[in-house]
Amino acid sequence: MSTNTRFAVAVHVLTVLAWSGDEPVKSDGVATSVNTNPVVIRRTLCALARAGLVTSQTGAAGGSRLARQPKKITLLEVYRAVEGGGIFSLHRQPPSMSCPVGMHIETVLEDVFEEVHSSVERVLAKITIEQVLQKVGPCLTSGRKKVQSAR
Amino acid sequence: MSTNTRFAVAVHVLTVLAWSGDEPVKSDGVATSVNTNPVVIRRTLCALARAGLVTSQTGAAGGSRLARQPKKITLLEVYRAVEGGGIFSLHRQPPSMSCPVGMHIETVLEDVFEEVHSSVERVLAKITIEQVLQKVGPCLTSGRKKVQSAR
DNA sequence: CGCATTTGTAACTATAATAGTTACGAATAG
DNA sequence: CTATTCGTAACTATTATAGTTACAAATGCG
Repeated sequence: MSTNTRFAVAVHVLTVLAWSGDEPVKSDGVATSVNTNPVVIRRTLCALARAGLVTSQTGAAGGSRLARQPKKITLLEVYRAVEGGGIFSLHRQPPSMSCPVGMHIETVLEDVFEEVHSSVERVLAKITIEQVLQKVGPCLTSGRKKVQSAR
Repeated sequence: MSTNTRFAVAVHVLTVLAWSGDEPVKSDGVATSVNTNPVVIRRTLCALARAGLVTSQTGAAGGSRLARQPKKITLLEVYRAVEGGGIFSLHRQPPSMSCPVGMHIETVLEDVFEEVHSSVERVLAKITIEQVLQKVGPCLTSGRKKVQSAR
């Protein structure tokens, strides 16, 4: 089991931004919704900005907003923006090269991991932030209100 | 990225047992191939035994062997035997329930995670230990030798 | 029977990944 | 010029995982 909540947090962040539309949202406001520290949110936003999914601005009227329409952002892009390596890990210590199994198992496992990984990517590529937004608030996606009021 | 090597180790262990055929292999022999501590291997073997994939015996002539033919063991069974929760994790702290996004995001994410998970399972269900064994030693799967000699 | 051997498991330590926190310079709007 | 906010570094805390030591219980063999 992954012990890493970055993907969940990133989707949450983007959904909040999508919710807020053109209105920039401060890291502090997002942090309140996610129930964590604003710096954690800023780190996530930073990764998302590097991937071209959000833009941010410093200053009093600053904050972050989506760089594109929610329907143009897939969860695959989010996943790639915030998640490092693959889903499974190989041995911590390389296996014995004197054993015929140990010698080859890592290559074989890498093939398997690759198959799994691309299957995951295909699923994530089909889901957009817009879809998430709609599921989050089916009856609310028109007539949004400011996220700041969530405090 | 998962920081958990249990699946890789479990597949390795089963491949060693498959390699050895009917000859029981001691945890120490497997540990040498995997390049780790015998207790780590025994823990994995324990989980695999609970799932009905291997059998073990104490005593001088003891050790472990597959409970079934390699072609009857899929990586999905291995995965389920050794891997706890899913691939992604939700928030460490539950999100704010005063925010419309926070209120619903976990449910939506769970749906997404479920889709991803079943896609992974479909991939793993198609791969057997026999296939792994063949890839590990294409020209060696007949005429095996004892794993103990790998030391 | 008694002995050597091996598993199963508990209890502990070590390592590494992740999240949370504090602090502060740089950018920006008013 | 000032208040505000982001970006980021540096540190701490928490948790998961792997590794280690130790030992009782099971087993086969002389």
